[in-house]
Amino acid sequence: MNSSEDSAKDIIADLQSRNMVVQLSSGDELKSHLSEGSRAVYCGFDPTASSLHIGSMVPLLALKRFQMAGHTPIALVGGATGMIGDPSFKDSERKLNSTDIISDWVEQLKPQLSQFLDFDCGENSAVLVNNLDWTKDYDVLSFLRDVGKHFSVNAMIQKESVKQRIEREGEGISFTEFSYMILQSYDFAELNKRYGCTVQIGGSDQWGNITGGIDLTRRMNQSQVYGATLPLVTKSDGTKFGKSESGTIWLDPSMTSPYAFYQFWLGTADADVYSFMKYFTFLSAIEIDAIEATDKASGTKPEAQSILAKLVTELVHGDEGLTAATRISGALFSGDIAALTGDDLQQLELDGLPCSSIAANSAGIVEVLVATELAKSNKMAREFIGNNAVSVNGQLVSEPDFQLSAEKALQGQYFVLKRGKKLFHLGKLAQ
RNA sequence: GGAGGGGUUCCCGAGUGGCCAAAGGGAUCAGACUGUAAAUCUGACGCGCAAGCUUCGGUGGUUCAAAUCCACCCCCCUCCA
Repeated sequence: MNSSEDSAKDIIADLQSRNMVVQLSSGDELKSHLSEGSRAVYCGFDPTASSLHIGSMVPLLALKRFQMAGHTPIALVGGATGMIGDPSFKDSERKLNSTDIISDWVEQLKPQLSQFLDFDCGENSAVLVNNLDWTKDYDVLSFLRDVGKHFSVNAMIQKESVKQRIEREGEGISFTEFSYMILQSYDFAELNKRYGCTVQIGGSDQWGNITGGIDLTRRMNQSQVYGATLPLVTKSDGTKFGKSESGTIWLDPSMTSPYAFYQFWLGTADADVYSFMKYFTFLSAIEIDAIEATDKASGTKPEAQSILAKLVTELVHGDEGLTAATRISGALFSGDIAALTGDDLQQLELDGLPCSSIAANSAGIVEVLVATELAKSNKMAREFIGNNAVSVNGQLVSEPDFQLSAEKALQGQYFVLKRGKKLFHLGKLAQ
């Protein structure tokens, strides 16, 4: 993590060179505000699951970029706002999670938020806060009088982020979700008071909430603060970013293995890979442009995907995670599966290739595919076999009554099951 | 509380008594082509080898036959109070 040190002085220019700035409040003023001293910059993350997913990495890494530029990052975990639910650009009301679950998620998110920031670097060490701390004992009447009075409903319903919800036929918005903006605005004012925080960043869907906070801070604290929004990651083909065949790509290695994580980035479309490098790595825009130029000139398969996969996996899962991921990938995609040694196979298991044991007596391929979740029903399993989509230890399986017997196993007990081009599972014969 | 409009298979959305496991689109999956891309084409997409079975907010009912009709209930939306 080095290359952006040069551009550290002008963090906004650095972000702009990465196409990572969508909106800026009073742009020039914000730039000079940031260049004149070390500032406290905040970004909030609501507990909507037990782990962050890769979408949250853009703002989180942006906080890191601010820290590298000499500012103090404040990572806020939304113990309070997570109980309400942000309606911004959501087309329907969401169901509330129980408070127990939310506080559990808050605890799980804290180490993930911390992992990317430096909490021990003197002046601009990172700060981790929970907005529940300043809301849980705030009584309703005081809140409505002190905070609510500063908001005009007329202005609130004009915000683009909720407008469609209010106008959309067949949908509505509860007062609970409608109030979300007030809570987040209050967070900004509170952080301004507590930590002298003057900048909030977030995804571009947060613009309404951020400007709400700017206005509130001016009114409550008589202090000028600023906001900037980052792009929401989209894919060139219009499908949702951050999902793969097996679901959301989480940062928690027990939810998305480093191998699956690595594979996800490796599969990035050419049309997206260079902008993703700008969002998700610390390579400078210049370096990334150079990679793009080289790839274009080479006329063969681009290098960018493997660079991206390597850097992001390393960033999130460390050296060990990256090594495991590349080891599995190498064995499965470029090696001869039948030639794997017992040690290799054991290593695959340790590295986190999905693995399950197979009962020796009932090891018909159809049942095994279902048991390993490579197929979700017998019917699908048969269809996959009929489509030549299934192989065992590198051998195509074309008969639905194929049996996984000990004599066909590698090293007497392993089966590398493959469905489709990319989905693998290690089956281990129960002894 | 009153009036009206809705709840269909992952999502959107057609379907108003049999021809409906339910149009169409999207998403997803597989195959071909490739670079573990993209685009394109082909196929699949409730469960079951099959006969057949289980679905259309819930519960009961009418009928030879219901996603479609009736009753009650639950939930959502709009307007009025």
